[in-house]
Amino acid sequence: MAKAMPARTCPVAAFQKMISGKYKLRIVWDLKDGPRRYGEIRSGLLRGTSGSAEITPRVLSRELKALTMSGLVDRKDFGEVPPKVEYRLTRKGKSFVPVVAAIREWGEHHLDEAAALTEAAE
Amino acid sequence: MAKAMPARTCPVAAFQKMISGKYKLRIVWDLKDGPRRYGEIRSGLLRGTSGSAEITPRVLSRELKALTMSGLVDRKDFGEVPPKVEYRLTRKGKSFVPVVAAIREWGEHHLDEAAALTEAAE
DNA sequence: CAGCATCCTGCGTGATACTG
DNA sequence: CAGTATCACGCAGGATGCTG
Repeated sequence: MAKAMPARTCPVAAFQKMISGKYKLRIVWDLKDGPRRYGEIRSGLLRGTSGSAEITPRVLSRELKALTMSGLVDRKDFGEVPPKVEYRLTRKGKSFVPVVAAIREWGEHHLDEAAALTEAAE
Repeated sequence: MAKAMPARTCPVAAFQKMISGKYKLRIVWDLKDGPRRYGEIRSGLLRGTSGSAEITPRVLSRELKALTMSGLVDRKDFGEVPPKVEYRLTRKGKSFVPVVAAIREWGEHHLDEAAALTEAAE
């Protein structure tokens, strides 16, 4: 029996915390197709961006670590030199993919920034 | 110059931008049940929080304004004194509710204890 | 009641340089 | 290749006080 109401942190807040960061969602999305190496993730992220900002290793590293600690992705370090590290979605991470898919789908339909404003006049 | 827009900011990025802020998602969620007044939203938000932090009007006001500009909510100002303002979801906002629902559902299944871990991992 | 104006702070994020 | 270390900055967001 729960305490009437788990007023702690609504799932939404927890979700926001978990995906806080500019790249986390996109990393998860990239990883849905299979394991990827550090550099591949980085390149993939760059491709999607408006071309301006380079993703600094510090940031990417951080996001990856956070995702790992959240239990969404798993880090697999292949022994030694030259360094090779793969990141892949855990079960939890995979279960999260549909949610991201929903977000993406909604975004593609209602969220074109410019087109969005048009419909905003509703 | 039409650049073919290769990736017009991934929907995910746009989504993140749109719901950036601690309360936006929860506001949308609250509003799903119908129009609400400023104070009601505020109270509702307080109930869900860990009890400590009061939501400052500055912040709430800002989130509301942002949501309005995003076209998710509509602001209805009833004439004069005493001030009465209602916020309600637009069509776009309503179409967004299922996404939030998906987030919540996923969160309730995979994220409740994870939230604790996130805190603990600190 | 529903805000706005001002000040202040922590943190997320970018830039740059270095290492195993 | 896959990171870590250091510096710096903008901005979300809390505290307080005031207004129409």
